[in-house]
Amino acid sequence: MEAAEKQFRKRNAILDCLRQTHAHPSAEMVHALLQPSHPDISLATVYRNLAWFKSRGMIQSLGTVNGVERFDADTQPHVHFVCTGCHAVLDLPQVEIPASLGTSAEEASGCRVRGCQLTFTGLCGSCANS
Amino acid sequence: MEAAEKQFRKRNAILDCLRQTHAHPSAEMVHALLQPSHPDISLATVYRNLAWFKSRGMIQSLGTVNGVERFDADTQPHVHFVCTGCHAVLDLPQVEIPASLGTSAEEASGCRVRGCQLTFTGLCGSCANS
DNA sequence: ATGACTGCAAAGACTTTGCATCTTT
DNA sequence: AAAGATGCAAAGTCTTTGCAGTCAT
Repeated sequence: MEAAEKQFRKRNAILDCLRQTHAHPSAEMVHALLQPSHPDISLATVYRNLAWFKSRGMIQSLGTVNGVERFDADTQPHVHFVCTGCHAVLDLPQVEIPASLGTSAEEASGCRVRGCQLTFTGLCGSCANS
Repeated sequence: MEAAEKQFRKRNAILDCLRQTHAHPSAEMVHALLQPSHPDISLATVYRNLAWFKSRGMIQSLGTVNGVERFDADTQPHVHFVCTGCHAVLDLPQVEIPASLGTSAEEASGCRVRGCQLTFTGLCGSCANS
């Protein structure tokens, strides 16, 4: 194995994991997802690397769902749905955020707008049927 | 003092406090705001009553800012701006959420949409200048 | 008496951090 | 030798909860 690759093996595994899932996982969920392939990654390393990626803008945080921070490898602005029953987080790529909202927000607030989050809450299909 | 009033004096003070501020305070901020008028309210009571109001839909949570949950007495859907510098939360009443977004979200997801949060992030006026 | 609200302190949950170790340069 | 990544365990922060005391019905 190449040296540079080995050095960042765990870090890369964490980013790959986040990129390959659509679950918008928490640190603990990432840790669990990595368990089969990388059983020797500690939870502290997951937390540290998620913070590392986030500080570099490589991933983003959706904020906390049920008290737990959730992450997303997709840093483009897009819309989320959070199920209040099972706390699943879904992307809603079909819903578009009007660009006018951002500019109107900037004018209205006099603030420098950098980001935007549109989140719908409710019950997902399976939670609604139970 | 009337009996019924006395029984709910602290609970009412907490709701009044939330209604009278625009700061979208956390539990601790509510506690601090009440200090002058009600120095004998404990932080546990603030937490308990905020949860009580929230469970009855009398107030809403904006989610966590910098790891701390923030509350709002205005339960109508409206737009927020969160300053990433000082963690202030502002209302942006001038920005309207297109009603079409909600219906389009419901169609897109197949989920029962109950709520919606639109939050802009960035730097507020004073943080941008320092 | 019974039920409701509260303060206090303890417990709980999630996240961060200090330190020793190992690896790479 | 210096810098960086990691595991482990301890510490930290925010929030919830058990219990005893008080008040109203």
